[in-house]
Amino acid sequence: MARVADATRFEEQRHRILKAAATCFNQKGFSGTSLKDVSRHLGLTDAALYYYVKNKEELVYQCYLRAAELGHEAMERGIEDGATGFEKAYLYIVYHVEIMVGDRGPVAIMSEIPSLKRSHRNEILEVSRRHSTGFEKILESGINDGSVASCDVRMTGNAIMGSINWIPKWFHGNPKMAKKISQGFPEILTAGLRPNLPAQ
Amino acid sequence: MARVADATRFEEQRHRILKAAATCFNQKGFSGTSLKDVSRHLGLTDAALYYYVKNKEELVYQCYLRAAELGHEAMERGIEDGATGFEKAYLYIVYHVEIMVGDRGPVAIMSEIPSLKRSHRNEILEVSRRHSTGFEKILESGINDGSVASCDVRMTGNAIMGSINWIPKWFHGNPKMAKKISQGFPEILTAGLRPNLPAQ
DNA sequence: CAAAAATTTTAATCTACATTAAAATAATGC
DNA sequence: GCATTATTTTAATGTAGATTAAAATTTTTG
Repeated sequence: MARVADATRFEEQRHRILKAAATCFNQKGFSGTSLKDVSRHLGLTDAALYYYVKNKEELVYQCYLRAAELGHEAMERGIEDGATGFEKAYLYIVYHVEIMVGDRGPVAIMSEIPSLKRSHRNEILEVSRRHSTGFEKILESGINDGSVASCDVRMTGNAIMGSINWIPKWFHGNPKMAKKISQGFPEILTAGLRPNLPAQ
Repeated sequence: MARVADATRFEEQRHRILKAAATCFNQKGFSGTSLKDVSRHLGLTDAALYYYVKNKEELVYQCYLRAAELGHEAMERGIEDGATGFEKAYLYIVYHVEIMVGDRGPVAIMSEIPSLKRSHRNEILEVSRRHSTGFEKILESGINDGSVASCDVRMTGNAIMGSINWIPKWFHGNPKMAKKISQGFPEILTAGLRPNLPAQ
């Protein structure tokens, strides 16, 4: 086994595998993609993947973990860079959308949690719940500082997250489209958050 | 084979099967759900399903077809009932969300199109594209009649559809939640469409 | 109630993977 | 260049699950 020494080569390949897997999973779901599908993307044999992950379940798990990390990172940056609650929310969306369509490559959308084994499932659900709560807290802070219109933060959060999570279903890597999305989506998703809207 | 005469019994059972299948597909994806998963929901054997559908692919196809029909119906009603473009969009969302969380039961979200065989895939994609275009037309009409703020209708449409399509990923049948969603979502999803927002 | 038709089940078959072990190839350090 | 280690492949194995045919059961009809 490799591992120590120059972890670069190993880690790089592992990373490439995760990206290929994410693409496949987004396209055909967990059970719908065979390991051959994934390995073919890299010019490898399916068996070769076992050098990098324990099994298929571990592969999704890693993909989901990475997705969670990237989302978390985007939120952290948003919180740090934004002054008001609105800005934090806005910037988080900017960063998250950029990740979804950007170079860091296809991010697996966590749409098949039930396929994970119990312990992994619980972990991912936990992380995912924390993420949602985090976003709701941002919205609340915005409501408190007056930068966000009063709203049901739970529902609003779900609405916005849904839009973001669904992106990979219709975005397939076209760079021009990527630009349009990352430029347009944040405005669209936050337009409804602005205060002093006309009375409903 | 049955079919003629009282199509009721047959059609009813067939319908129950589609609903059970939709639930399973939303939860574990197409390939992730076995026919046993579906049949167990109904106290049947997996083999029994073959009396109602040709095969598994046909089952998803029918689910997607039904989802498309329901979505289409919601849009038709929205167009009919709304006066302005904004109202049409708003009402369409009301009706569509109601379908997603309502009695007409679980609607399969079309998230695994690649699992369909070519001809079915093309048909569903076609129908789905028409649906998107329809919504974009509504938005355009709203922009023209001044009821909707100027925006990129393609992006905005994708954003709103994403929110709606993602609902089954976090809504699992709780009736109180269903009420909250159908009452809250339309406002949330259209808040950003209103004109005379403060300059960005 | 009996015959016919409609449903459902039981029992096989068949195939597509996931997974593993052993062998082969490539890369690296000395 | 040789020995060691890392990576990938080939070749089996095993299993879950889709599909089918025939048999059993239930429902309907006259």
